Amino acid sequence: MDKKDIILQAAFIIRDEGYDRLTLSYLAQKLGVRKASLYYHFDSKDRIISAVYDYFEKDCLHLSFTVDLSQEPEAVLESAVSHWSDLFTDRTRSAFISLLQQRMDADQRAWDDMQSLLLMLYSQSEAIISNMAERGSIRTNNPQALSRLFASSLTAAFIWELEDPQDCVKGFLSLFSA
Amino acid sequence: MDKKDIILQAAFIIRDEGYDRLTLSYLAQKLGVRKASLYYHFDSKDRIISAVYDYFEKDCLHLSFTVDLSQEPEAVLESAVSHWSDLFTDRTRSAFISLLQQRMDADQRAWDDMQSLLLMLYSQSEAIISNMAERGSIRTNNPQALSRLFASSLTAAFIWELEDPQDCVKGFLSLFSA
Amino acid sequence: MDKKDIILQAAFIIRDEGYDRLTLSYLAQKLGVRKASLYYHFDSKDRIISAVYDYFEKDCLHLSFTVDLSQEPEAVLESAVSHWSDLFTDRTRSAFISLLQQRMDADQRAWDDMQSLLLMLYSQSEAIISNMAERGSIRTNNPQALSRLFASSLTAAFIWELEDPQDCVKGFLSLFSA
Amino acid sequence: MDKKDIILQAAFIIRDEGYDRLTLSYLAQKLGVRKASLYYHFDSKDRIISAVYDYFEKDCLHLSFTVDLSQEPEAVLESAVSHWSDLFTDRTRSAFISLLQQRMDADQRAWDDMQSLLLMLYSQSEAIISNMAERGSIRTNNPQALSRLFASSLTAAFIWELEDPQDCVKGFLSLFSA
DNA sequence: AATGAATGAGGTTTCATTCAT
DNA sequence: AATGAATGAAACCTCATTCAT
Repeated sequence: MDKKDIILQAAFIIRDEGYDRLTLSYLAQKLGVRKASLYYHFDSKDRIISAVYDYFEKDCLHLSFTVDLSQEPEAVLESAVSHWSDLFTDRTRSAFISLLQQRMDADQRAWDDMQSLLLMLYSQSEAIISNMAERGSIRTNNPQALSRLFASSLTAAFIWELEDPQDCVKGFLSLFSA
Repeated sequence: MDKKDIILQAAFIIRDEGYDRLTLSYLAQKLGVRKASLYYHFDSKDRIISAVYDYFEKDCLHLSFTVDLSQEPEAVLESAVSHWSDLFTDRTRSAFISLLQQRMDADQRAWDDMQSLLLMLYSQSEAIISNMAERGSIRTNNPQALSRLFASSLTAAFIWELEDPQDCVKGFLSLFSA
Repeated sequence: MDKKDIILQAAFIIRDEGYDRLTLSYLAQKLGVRKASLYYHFDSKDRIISAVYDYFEKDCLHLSFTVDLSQEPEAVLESAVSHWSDLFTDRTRSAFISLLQQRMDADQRAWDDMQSLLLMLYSQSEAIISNMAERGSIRTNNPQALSRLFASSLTAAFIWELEDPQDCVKGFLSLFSA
Repeated sequence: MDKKDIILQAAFIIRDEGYDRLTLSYLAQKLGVRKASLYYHFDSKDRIISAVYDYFEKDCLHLSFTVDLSQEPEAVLESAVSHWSDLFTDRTRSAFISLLQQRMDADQRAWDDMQSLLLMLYSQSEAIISNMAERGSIRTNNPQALSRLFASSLTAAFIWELEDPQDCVKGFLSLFSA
């Protein structure tokens, strides 16, 4: 067992059973060690939680996003969905998203990370959408506003699971593709 | 002090300081009574939390929504924003939204309520948008998809506060008004 | 059980078994209650220890000392010994002395209290001895120095128990009585 | 790092921060090694503490004391003070004194060592004082009682630091020198 | 000679709960 | 309607100790 195991297991518990279920005994039990062993690796529970943030901030807040913009609109947006998926449905990263949601109103850090994350997605969305607008793949007089619509509806689809993200993209295309 | 005071104070603590800060001592302290007094009103902490859900489910999940659809598009959407505001920025109701966000992944009930809430908003959005489409106030070939875009981006604006909801509506109008 | 019971029992444990044996479980056990009950009365172990200091500072650091100075030298010094006894061999106060000794090097507060206590005794000693010198009951050219000798040797006798305090006084008298 | 380093560092911690701060992690940290390393040198914490006693009992309980008794009274008593200083203000030995004080009421061994130590000082005091009395350097009818006064007041001056030991000796001389 | 890793026991503290008043 | 007092359970944390390396 190393620090990373602890960090990931902690994140999984938070996502799967809620932040309040993250107790050291339970975490230790899930890791197959005794409670006291955790203290060899971390000074306190707070440090574990900090480490979870540290780990995922590095992993999630600066995701590179490369898309071949010369593709068909469908393919470009598919890439975006697939990129979003890496964040929202990835086995480990989704735990971070859940943490942020649960703690957004209580921890400044979660709030800040949530803002950064959304900003990142919004700016990536803007890059794609304005390019598509320039190339005439989609018709719009206000690419920036459109990019926000795209980003927020896709994020909402992933987080609240009311819509299938794929359908969300299809709907988007049906509305705007030239 | 009556049940309602307890319910609201509990909800406020959850929103303002996080679900894990809702302890009976703290709740009692905020209410200016002693911990044991809470047991006169409720059998257990779980019952208090249940009562919070009960209270807000009644209050939030079936919000009537009456809009004068004969108005100008701007005015209609303004009404929608104002309706959304009654939910997301209302001093008390916003506590419920925060509860749902925090507990969505851990409590089935929070998840279910969140779905209901979003569904309600989506269907209200659809009612407005399709009417506007029929009346020719906005140009679109897929009013349902558009209504989802509208609903999700407005909800996102309220919950994540990345955009001002008013701006979000303006952007929407600039894209679609006839 | 009230605060005073806890304070005294804590002091007794410190004196009789050492500062490091003062654990909350042990303290509770001695008081015939459960560990958690202590937290109804005090916020933390530290507060209990503070309260011990508070209690004994009030009780021990400003002991009034009235002696009939018109008595024979023997009787005056006997009174002093009896006064010292109220401090050093009293069932409860002796616990404070032990606390100060044990913690003198580690706690500033214990050090300060020890200094105050000794100063009090020294000044009381000086009052007696200089009066006796004035009245010619004892022969000395330096009553202040003599009073310190008296105070320190008596204190030493009580604390280190190498000599019987009574004998200590007898020796003193044999040296100085006129 | 050898046994002696451990013993001395342990003693320093006890003196400077209190007996309860002597934990193996802290001791190891101060020594710049890891906790487990201590077990190469000692079987247990108790053995370390025993070794501290062993070390200082050898070093402190049989201090040789040679004074040139033919000197002037001032010089003889100066020698005594200087001898006392070797014990009470020596960088390492003072740690033992502190240990004894802190543990006197809790450890039989500390109590016994304290008694031995004081006895040693008292008997050395008696040797000096009676010699001085015989030689007529000081006037007294009860050299034994006087020697106790001297010993206890000097010890008190060193331990409780209420008086400067030098001043204590001067006072003594002013009272008794022929 | 030293240490990384783990652990049982026991420490302090918090929490929901009970109950007599 | 409220509360003072107590408590079992479980939380976080520390400690001395062990053991393979």
